[in-house]
Amino acid sequence: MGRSPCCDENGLKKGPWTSEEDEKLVQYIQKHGHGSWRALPKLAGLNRCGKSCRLRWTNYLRPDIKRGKFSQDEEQTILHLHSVLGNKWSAIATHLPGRTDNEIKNFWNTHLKKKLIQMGFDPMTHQPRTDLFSSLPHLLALANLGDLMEHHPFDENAVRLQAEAVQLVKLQYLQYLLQSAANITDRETNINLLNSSNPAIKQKPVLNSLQAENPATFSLGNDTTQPLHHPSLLSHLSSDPQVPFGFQTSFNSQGDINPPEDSSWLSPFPTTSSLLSTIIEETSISNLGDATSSTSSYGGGASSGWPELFFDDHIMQEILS
DNA sequence: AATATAGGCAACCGCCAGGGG
DNA sequence: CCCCCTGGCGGTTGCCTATAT
Repeated sequence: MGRSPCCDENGLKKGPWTSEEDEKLVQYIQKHGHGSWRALPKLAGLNRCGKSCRLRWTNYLRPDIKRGKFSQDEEQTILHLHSVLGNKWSAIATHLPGRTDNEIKNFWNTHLKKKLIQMGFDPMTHQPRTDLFSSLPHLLALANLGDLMEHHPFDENAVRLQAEAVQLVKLQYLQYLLQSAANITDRETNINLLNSSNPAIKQKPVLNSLQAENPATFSLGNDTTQPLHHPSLLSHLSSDPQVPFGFQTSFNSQGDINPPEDSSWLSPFPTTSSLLSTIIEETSISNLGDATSSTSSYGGGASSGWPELFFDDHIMQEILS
């Protein structure tokens, strides 16, 4: 654009802030407010450009900034919002009090994105990746586990991990097949979901508010990027080959038929956020290290929301045949 | 103990949009 | 309507620390 960077001006300091500079900036803003950022450095006695001051204040010195690790709730919120808004960090930050867009962006890039990739999800679309290479890490891990088995045939962990890796590969393949089918009706489903006036068709509160705030975001021109939301997807998957995908009859303890708890979620896919929360939950219990902790969470433990039946071989065969 | 590598995060850069003259 | 200024945003860089070799 031709406009020179503001900090190029003669001898303005760049790089990390010292505590003295921080103190000057904080004291000035507390007394006078920031006013014009361009004028502030001179008035505050700082050898910085205004932009640098603004960034330092908004990202670090502001008194209402929350520090420390992101909570599970915050992670969930970020995932939900990112699946809807994409890389609109400032918009996402408005829903996370005390968190800055920079902090959220960094957290996404260093943690959440990697987790999604590791799980075989495309971090931009939040949908399962369909390219062959995305499964390679898992297949390699599987091969390594097989190797491990040979050398430690009685190692229970190895046996369990290998079994879980197998489940993961199955799961990814199934997701691929499901997605292929669902893509066909995805646009229609989204239209129905968003336009429905039926009170039985509910949306998550955060999505409701987002839709109200950003109607354009919910326009249906970009349906291929719509995330696949369902809080406990696979509980709706049928083990009965007569029952089509996406509709599951469950039974209560008396053996009576239960309707699905929440019939509004039409997509047969898991949400990345629900999966991740499961992983967060379970890795906090059994820390098996990065790669294995993620795969282990797919195994469908009691709290995971991934029914054991999903991983039954005969079911896979029914589905795939 | 020394070095290499990876991860995390603060800060910078370039671009864009909105407002005022 | 145009131009300039300012604030804000998202992408990227580079430093620091932790971990592995």
